[in-house]
Amino acid sequence: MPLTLPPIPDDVLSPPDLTAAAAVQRRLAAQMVMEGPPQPVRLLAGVDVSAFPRDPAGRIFAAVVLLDATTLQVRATATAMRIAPMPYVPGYLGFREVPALLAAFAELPEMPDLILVDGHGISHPRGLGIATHLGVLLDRPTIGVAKSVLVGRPEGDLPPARGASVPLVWKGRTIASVLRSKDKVAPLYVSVGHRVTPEAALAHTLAATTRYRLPEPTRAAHNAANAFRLAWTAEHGR
DNA sequence: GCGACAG
DNA sequence: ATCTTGTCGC
Repeated sequence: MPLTLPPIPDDVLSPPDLTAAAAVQRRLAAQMVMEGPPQPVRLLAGVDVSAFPRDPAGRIFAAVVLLDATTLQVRATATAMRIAPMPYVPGYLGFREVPALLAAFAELPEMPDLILVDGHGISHPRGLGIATHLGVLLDRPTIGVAKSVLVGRPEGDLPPARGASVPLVWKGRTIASVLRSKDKVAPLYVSVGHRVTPEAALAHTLAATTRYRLPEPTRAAHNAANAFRLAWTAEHGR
């Protein structure tokens, strides 16, 4: 019944140190494909994780929510808990969250056509933000939807109206779009994750956004991950 | 060497 | 990331 996912090598899931982790990132980044989804997008997915602030156990509670791409209605939700293989270090977020996210994906009834991830895609020091990291391992289309900048700076002034966007530039290259997803609120940073074009990433993100700053897929996943963490804690302990 | 630094 | 009351602007 559950999905069968590609096998992932141990050193990719849990590298021994940051030097090895960076090497894994460069290798996976070389596999990123920036071409649009082959078939039409009917099923969207949003993913996110929740965790306790200074949890000594390093527990990561992940959620994947499936939504109808047209109505944005939730069709299914899957969750999973895993222990993070390393502490949070800017630039290495994927190693903390991907294992739990993959476990949650394995519980889904079907694979989505496009996945929105809470975090950056290629707008990362080594081109492997969590959205690209997850997308390459699953070899599925992903988009990075971050709430703040990791690297780069907006080019020009961003108009206050929903839908407005300017490039996020780093080292002379455009690595993401700074998108005003809602009138007069802080922008989102939308980047290519895997198997999607920059234009499609921006269009799909805006199309999936209604009355809130965050697009529905990511918003629903955030709520689901948080609810899962609280429920898990209530049933088990600590 | 110093500052920056997704979630 | 999470915690949390009040407060500000539309």
